[in-house]
Amino acid sequence: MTDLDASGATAKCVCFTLRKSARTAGKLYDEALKPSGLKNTQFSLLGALNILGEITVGRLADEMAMDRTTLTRNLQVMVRDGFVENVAADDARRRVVRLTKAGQSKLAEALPLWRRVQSQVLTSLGDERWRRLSDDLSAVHAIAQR
Amino acid sequence: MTDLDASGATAKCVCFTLRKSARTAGKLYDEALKPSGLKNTQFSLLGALNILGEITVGRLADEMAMDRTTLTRNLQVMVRDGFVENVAADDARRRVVRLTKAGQSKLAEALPLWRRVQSQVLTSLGDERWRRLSDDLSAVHAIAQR
DNA sequence: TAACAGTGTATGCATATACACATATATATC
DNA sequence: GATATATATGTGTATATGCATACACTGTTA
Repeated sequence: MTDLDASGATAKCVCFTLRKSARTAGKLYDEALKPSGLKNTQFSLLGALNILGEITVGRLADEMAMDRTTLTRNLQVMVRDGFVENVAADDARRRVVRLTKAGQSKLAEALPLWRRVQSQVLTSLGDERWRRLSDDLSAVHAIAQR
Repeated sequence: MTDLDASGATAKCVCFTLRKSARTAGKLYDEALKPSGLKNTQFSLLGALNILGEITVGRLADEMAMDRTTLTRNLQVMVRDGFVENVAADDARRRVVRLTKAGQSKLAEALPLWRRVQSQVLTSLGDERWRRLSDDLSAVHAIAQR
């Protein structure tokens, strides 16, 4: 990475900078999670379901700040692999998703791997700096969603 | 977004937080760039080529911190649309990519749109805070790439 | 010069992402 | 009760992303 990158619109672009960080972080977490067979996105999805329990797709999309249709596709992969089940709800318009036993096991298997890489990053970054970064990212998120 | 999201591993995950911000920022910039027909990723790509000039795919991938093969696919779209040309270099192993006239025009057309949304974000966020955020993201990037 | 190691790029496959649109159901209004 | 409207979800299509691998060419070495 030369300093050519530091000049011009591209490097100063908030969006590009965020995507770049997301790419590199994603690669790091994917590598760490590899023994579990989960990707970082899938781990996050199972983790969210573990916390939220039975939930509709739309509400889960809101919680995770994801596009509803993206979530549908991502869930399809997890359903196919037996980690999530997608069942009808009272209101026949809605469907609720939830972790299966296999999904809970897989999450439990992946959790130590996640903890390790997360701890590595936080140690390198410093808890204080992560709090600050997290706050600033929330601000960006709030601005972008407005 | 309720505060359920604030509990548990998912919300605290550095990777998930970064991806979330990247998603929302991407949507915002995509919307702003829509009149030009470019997506934020394509705008960044053309912008980088405008700064860097003729360059090999591998080197461009390094500059943009992207996977080589991802860049190949993204470039194919831009070549198809006539904004980039991919030509043979001296060394027959290598190929160099560069903006076409149409690519320069398209970039010039998109630039004001980008400036507007970028300026909106920076105004809301504050220049100071963006500098800090940018620094922190660089730190994450450096940690993840190590 | 034939074999081989190195370099640069592209392709096969799979997942992630989101817009436009279609489908299905529930609720409100007349 | 029929029709319009609102709500919830899924599909078609397209781009973005990256690992594993194959291909193409260069340069070296036996």
